[in-house]
Amino acid sequence: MALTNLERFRAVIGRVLAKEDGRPSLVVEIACTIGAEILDGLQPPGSDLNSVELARRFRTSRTPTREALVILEKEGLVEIPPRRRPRVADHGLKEVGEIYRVRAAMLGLAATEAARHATAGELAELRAIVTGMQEAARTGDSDGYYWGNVRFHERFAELSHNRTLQRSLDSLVLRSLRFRRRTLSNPERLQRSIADHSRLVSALEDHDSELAAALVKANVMGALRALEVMLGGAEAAASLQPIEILGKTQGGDGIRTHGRG
Amino acid sequence: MALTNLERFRAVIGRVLAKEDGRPSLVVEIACTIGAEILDGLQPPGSDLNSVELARRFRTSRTPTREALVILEKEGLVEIPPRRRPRVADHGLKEVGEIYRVRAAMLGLAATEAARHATAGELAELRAIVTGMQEAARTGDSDGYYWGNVRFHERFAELSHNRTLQRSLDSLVLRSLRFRRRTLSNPERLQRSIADHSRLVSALEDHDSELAAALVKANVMGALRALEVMLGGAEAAASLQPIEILGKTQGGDGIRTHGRG
DNA sequence: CCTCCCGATTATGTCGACACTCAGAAAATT
DNA sequence: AATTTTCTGAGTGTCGACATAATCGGGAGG
Repeated sequence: MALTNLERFRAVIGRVLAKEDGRPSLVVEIACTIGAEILDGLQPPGSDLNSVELARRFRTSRTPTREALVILEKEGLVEIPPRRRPRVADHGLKEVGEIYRVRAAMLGLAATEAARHATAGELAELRAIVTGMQEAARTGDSDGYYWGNVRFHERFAELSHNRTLQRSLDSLVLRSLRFRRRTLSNPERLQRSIADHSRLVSALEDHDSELAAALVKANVMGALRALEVMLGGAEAAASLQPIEILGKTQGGDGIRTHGRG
Repeated sequence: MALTNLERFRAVIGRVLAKEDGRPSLVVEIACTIGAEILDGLQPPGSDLNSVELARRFRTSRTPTREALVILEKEGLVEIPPRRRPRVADHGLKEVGEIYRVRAAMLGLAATEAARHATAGELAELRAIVTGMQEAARTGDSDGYYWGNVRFHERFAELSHNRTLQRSLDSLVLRSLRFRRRTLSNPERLQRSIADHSRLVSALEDHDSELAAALVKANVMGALRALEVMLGGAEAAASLQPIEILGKTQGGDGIRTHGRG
């Protein structure tokens, strides 16, 4: 695994943005870099993304930087209040639930369409990914499992052969990617997740669209429940509340350290 | 009805864009105007949207114009090939089907959540809209029915109390708004659509989430079938196929006529 | 007569600059 | 000293300008 997590996030965002449009590479480049840092946690929620500093960093004018931020805002990773500095979006606990529920519904549709249209070759590839995920889980390779999961969902969405659905799903994936890593920490849930994935491929092979849809929905909703337990317990007390309560205390020093002296 | 269709489209787009972010008014202003013209058919699919002409027209620099086009591209109304002029997006028959299927799935989720969370007051408002739609249909007020339908779906999405779902739905609505008007031309389908809407409100009042979801899905898929018949018959022979078959032949003259001598 | 190539024209992507606005520090008042 | 007011620095939104790339039209060649 020569690739760092940041580079992998970067690749994922690149695929999402490139799928939509072959926009000039500079803007996409900037958007990918910033987006990857957000997903990787290098830019924590709420941190400033003022365009002049970013422009200095990327050695460009502010125009492409602004456009990149606008794109990332449409993807839900950045907030741009009018006449105020852009900042990393901070999805509250409620919004996380919304994202997962919508994602469950769309993955259900994807499963239905995949069960109809998927070819044998595509399914074999999916099966291979699941095998890799099992292997990673067995050896305790948490990152390996995580990225296998990401890749599985990427390929799975493609199986629907529905570009519109893929785009909508991609947008939600980017929003949820920040949280998904935490849902793996529970080993019991991880085992069930693997079983779900394996059975999902089987269901697709049998063209059983209802079972496939039910499985993906169950998997996503299970992840959401796990997340709610973690966030409800940990973040509501440790991370979300302090931002609200202490206010400026954390805005000053704690965050601005994203490493370019 | 003092409002023209263009103004109504403009208002719809304005609500969609303003919901996402309170972006500077100038960009949103331009995006609303161009978007409304696209939805209204004043800018036919494929017509040029070069930023210099638009900038002249709105008496601004090209910067806000470009940003507006980027936003409209994210909403699926505009295509911006790299280094090439932006143009009005042209959804083929296949993509229309995709949009409607995704929309059906998401409206299903919206119905499920609305059946749980909707208040009596909200449902009364929905009922009133349906009554207005019935009235419009009875008097043959095609436009009145169309805008009642739009408003119904706007309010209905809000009933889910799920902002993420609303945003995803909004994006799909903008894409489908161009076609929906055509699905009304069939009077038989119109009657069934009204019945579906009425029963949907009843189902929501009974908190019957399954029936509500089934009804909205049936309604959307019915609209899709009607569209496919129309487009499959008319457009596949007259408009879509020539683009594929003749190639560059139509790129020169046939489309470029969007009226500014 | 049609096709291909080449120059003039136009549009794009990017840049640096400007007025206006916002946030925080300094100063003045109670 | 605490609170309000002023003031200064920095950032945003917008503009006009430039280099580069794409498009349109005419001329050479088949």
